[in-house]
Amino acid sequence: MPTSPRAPRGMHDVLPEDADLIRFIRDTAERVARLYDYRQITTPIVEDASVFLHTAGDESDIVQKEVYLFEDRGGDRLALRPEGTAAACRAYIEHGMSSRPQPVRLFYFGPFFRYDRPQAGRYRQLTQFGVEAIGTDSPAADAELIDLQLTLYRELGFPADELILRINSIGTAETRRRYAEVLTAHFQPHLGTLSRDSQRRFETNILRILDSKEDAAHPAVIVAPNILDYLSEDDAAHFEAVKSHLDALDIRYEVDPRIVRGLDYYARTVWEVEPPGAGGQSTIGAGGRYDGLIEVLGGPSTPAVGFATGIERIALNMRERGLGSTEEAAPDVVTIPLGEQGALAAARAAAILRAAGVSVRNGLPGRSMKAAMRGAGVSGARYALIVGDAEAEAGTVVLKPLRGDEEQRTVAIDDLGAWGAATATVGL
RNA sequence: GUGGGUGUGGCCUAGCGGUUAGGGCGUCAGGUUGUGGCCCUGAAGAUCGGGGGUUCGAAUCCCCUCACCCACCCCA
Repeated sequence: MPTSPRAPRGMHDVLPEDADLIRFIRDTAERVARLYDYRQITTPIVEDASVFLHTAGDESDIVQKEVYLFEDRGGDRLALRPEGTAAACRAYIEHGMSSRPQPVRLFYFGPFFRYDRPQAGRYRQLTQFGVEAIGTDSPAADAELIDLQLTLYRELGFPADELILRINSIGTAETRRRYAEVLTAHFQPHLGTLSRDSQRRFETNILRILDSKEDAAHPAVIVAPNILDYLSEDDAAHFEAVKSHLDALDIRYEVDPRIVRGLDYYARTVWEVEPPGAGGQSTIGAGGRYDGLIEVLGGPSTPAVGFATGIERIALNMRERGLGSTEEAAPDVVTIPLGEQGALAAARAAAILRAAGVSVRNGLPGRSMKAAMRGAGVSGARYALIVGDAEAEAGTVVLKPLRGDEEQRTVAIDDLGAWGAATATVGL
């Protein structure tokens, strides 16, 4: 027996009962973005592979293992987009947005793809909401984006003081080069006592030793030099300004010098937002400055800052906390057609009601009345609309309330529109 | 990429060497002639993820494989 196909590994169907929550998050995100005057950009799900390969550094794990790469029939090398920022920047350059008022404020919402091993909160197809301010180096923009991001979480129902915002400044690529040298000198004598992972990181990405889970309590990690001590004067001033803005907005944060980013185009501010006490894949959103990215993509040197947040992780957290609406979608009216003429009249009645803004499930003919009524009861509808041959003949329908103790009554089919309009505005 | 756990009808699950593989939810149909949500009755639906072994006999033991989950790694 051949097994029937399943959704690809790490990819999921969003069933109707889950769709409401996702839509709520999406609507809220878009509403909040517009509150801050950001406008939507939608880019293709597929990009020329170079958009992501050049920006991620050709040698890194990211490219080697985690990007869905393929060649199309014309021989072009394409990639399923793994993130939104590079694509937004590509569009910024391609459409000459540097000649629009700066910064260009953009947001996006959509699917992304990473060939990772799935686990809690990590999927191969994921949904992200991201916001970017391209064309400004103002620390006020960094703070605005942090504020926007936290506002989104608050609007979704997360208690304001529950989420932890951690921020850091990583200076420029030059800063990190100098800092990495200092770290190398610092960890060299302790190499033997560090975990295998950290030993590997010592070679590949030494900054990552700082957020190793295994060596978090290692004395050498605890007393490691702080990147903030290696910032240039300008970068330090920028970071101070970001913090001042956050203070002015009453945003609580924790400076965490262990937050780092590997790639060269990152600069200055980086931040992460995490729910308390969560496990493995806990960060629900992260952001930072990428002053060097546009240039890497062949555009003019343009400072920019942005963040992205994972919708599935937000949904996961919301469900754990019982946030979001739990109301099941139900039609307002379910029709109960009986007999051939009744079925025709029921369909007409349904059309009239829908035109008036009432949602109607038109019952299909052929079931016993008992079964049809049972279905109407289970559906959660407010009214059953019974139409048999007799009613069809008389040009009427029977309107039976399914909740409360209102009596059922007979209504002329010609009056249904008015009834529908009236009840629809009252919200039934 | 590494390690651990799990895998029985649509969903939850009992069974852990010999059962016609049991139950709950759900679905569908009935409970007299055109009126629901509760209740009652009945039906459909699984060969126990897949493959290979051990055994007189396997859902139950072993091996392989796949998938899912969890953690590590990675996290643009």
